Amino acid sequence: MAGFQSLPGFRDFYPEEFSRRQHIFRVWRQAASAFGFQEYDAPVLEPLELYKTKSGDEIEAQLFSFTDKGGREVALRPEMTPTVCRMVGAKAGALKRPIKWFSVAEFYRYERAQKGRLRAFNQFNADIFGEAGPEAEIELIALLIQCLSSFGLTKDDFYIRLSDRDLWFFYLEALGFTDAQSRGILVAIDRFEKMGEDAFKGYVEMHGEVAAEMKDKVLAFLQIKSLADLEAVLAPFKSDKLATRLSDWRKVLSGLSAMKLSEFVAVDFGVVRGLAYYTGFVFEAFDRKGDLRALAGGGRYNDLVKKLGGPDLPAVGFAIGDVTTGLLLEQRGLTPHFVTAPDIYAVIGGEAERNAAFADIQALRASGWRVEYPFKELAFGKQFKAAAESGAKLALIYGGDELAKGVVKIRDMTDRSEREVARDQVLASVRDFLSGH
RNA sequence: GCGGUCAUAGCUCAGUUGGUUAGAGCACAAGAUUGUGAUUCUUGGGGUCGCGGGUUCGAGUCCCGUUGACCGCCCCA
Repeated sequence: MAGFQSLPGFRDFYPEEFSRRQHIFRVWRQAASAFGFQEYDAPVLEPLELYKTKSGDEIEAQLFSFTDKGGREVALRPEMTPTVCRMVGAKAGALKRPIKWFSVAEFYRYERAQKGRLRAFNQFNADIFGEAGPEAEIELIALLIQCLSSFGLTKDDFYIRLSDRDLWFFYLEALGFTDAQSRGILVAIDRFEKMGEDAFKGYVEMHGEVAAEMKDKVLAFLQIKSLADLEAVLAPFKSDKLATRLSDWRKVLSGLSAMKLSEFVAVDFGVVRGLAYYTGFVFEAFDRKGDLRALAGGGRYNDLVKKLGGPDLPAVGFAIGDVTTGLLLEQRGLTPHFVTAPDIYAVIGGEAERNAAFADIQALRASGWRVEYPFKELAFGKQFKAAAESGAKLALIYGGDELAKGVVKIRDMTDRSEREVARDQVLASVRDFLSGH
């Protein structure tokens, strides 16, 4: 069609797509509520500086940013984390701990649209502030699993890869890497799955060759599949810090195991997550078939609230996107068709009967029943067909014959039985019938 | 930001080496049917063939540009 199109990477939500999106939002909200998280929202437009402070100046290239009429540098939010850190930071002293918050919101990123990645998308964000211990990770990972399994997805559909940036840095330092070198190694690790040995090219350019024996030790960390593997690889190193980290790992894994969620979780140090503000556990959810982008990602970011001007407040959080989730649900046939069927369809004999029908229709609607009727005069046959197609459970028949007798005919659309009720009994009869089903 | 593929009705697509007023199925609407249900039959609306230019007597078809979608790279908070 000629004329206007939506902007690249932006979607129109026709009623069918809208109902699919609502289903996703409903499931997320229900899961969060079951876990005792409280919903919040925030402005779509934020100061550009908020994102530059968190992610560096380069981030601007990926943002919908502009100068507003008051000369302010602003950006459409590309994520929720800086905003929620600002909100929590500003009132941290007054908020009861632990602070467990979630949001469902739309975000905007100026990137090339691809499958599973658009310029406008929705995310569920859940964060816990004020809890430094691994209990927060247990809570969030369990919530993440609930947010996905509530759709009907199982351990055969998705899983969560659990990793730890803190342990990576500990291990690399113990191997003799400097801090800068360690960061370079982590970039290589992030790419290793996709690129193999080539992933180290960038590191070699910056820091020089990695000794073969050293590289083997780095790659050994990637082979870790369990807590036992982890303890074995780290056995040569002893420190209080390491003992604490391993104790946290035991708590997280045994906690999730007690929740019977172990089958959803894989120890996998291949996950390091892009930007470097994560300070401990990091995790990502993927579909098992592995042909989609990450479904969700998160981790601990203990320094961020302070960096954005708030108090020193530990934090963990994750986000799930609606685009990849929607694709996965579609693949698995888990997108229910929502028919917004009326409760009642009013069949109206003609213009003479219309006003009598209107009186009841309005009263029924005011009581909360969903009632439909034809706008134009239609043959009875057509109206019954329309009633059947609408999915209504009941038809109310306002014909000349009925109204002359002071009654309305009620037809049960499922078994096609009919009976007559007095005009002033319509509301009561409908209530009896529909509340019994 | 860089490469590749594609674009015909609301949807899925057909359209011959360039040749008359561009087609089908589905969907939608009306009628057959002025008091009772998904079938059937008939009919109808809907296209500047993504957009703009060029070649040609003639372009949905060939060429260039552009916009968008999809795939890959960069990035992925």
